[in-house]
Amino acid sequence: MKSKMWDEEKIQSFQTVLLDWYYQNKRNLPWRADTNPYKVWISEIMLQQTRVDTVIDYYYRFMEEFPTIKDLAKADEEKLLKVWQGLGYYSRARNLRVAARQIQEKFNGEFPDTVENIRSLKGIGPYTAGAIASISFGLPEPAIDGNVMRVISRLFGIEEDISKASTYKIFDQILRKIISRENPGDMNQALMEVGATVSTPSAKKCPEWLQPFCYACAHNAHDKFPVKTKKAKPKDVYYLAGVIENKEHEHLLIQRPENGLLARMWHYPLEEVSSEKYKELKQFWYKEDTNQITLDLVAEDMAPEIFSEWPVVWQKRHLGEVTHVFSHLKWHILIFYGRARSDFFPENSQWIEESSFSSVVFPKVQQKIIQQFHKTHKVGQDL
DNA sequence: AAGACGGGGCT
DNA sequence: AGCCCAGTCTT
Repeated sequence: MKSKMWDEEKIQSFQTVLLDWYYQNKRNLPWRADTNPYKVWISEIMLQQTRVDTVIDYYYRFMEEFPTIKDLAKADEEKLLKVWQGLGYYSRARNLRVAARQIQEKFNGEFPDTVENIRSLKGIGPYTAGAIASISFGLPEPAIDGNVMRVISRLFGIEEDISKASTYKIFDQILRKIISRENPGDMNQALMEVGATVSTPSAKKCPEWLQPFCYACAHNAHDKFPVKTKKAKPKDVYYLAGVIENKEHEHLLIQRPENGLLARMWHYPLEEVSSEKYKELKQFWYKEDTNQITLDLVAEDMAPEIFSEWPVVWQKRHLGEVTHVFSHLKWHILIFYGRARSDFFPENSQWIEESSFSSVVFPKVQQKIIQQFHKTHKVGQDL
């Protein structure tokens, strides 16, 4: 038994109550200072799959470095990624620059003002196009994100699986009926604000002002919405990492491939191994009574069998373990230390001293390895 | 339609 | 440990 579509009177009443609440309670966020499409665009891209608290600092830094579309269009990729470092989903940053160039070339440097043209920009999908169109240009377009789907599914008792692409149109149809023609941007932001602060995933019920509009509250079923299939758990992948140093105290870094995970970012050399091999190696340094890796144990017969073709002298001791979870993968990494000549240059490699690491774009997992290495590596140790 | 694509915070 | 977050692109 699902709730029917609201009549005109209820829609009017909802708009009034929602917008009143929003104007009273909205958070003061830097990108809400004005409705400049460039600012709205950058903030919306940063906010994809990312929390407001995380985004704020990145947003300020980004606007400082790239204040206009033109600055972004001519940005150096390395500098752009450095500003984005740690935010994740790095194709978002690369697509921003591509889109900035599209705006320069196809739209004469002016941010496009129709949904179709906004949608044509690289990295802008239905959600972001709707957000920019409504907030910056006052167009009555829905902006359907995870928050909005949760809120609307509770208000209307939507039982279709929101993880299915085909369900999108249900939300689109409802929102096109209830969106304010006078203030579509505020209406969209108000719905997201409700999702972020009031009708949160764990919220048992809506506040009183919203309850008259909420199917889930009326049926004491907040936790039943939204309906969503579970995601598969990340697949385990096992690596050995080599921290390799030369006589000049530089470290060997490899640039990751052009495409795919962490594309073009720098990393210590990694070698994938089977889970069996990984566990065997790890077991060798394990102390059974404590169930911990014994970092001080030197294993004379168990030099790391990594990068076997490489002219590296490996220390017969490893430096601990790092794990890192991506949305679809879980990396397990055992760290080893070795030395090589500085004229050794594998594919896509560079030697760089640690004091210059701040200028290199590292993904989080590489930063974790550096940290673990510092915790366990003792300077001047024999190999 | 399904999987790739990061990282952090909350329970 | 599992879930969620102001999603989009590729296959």
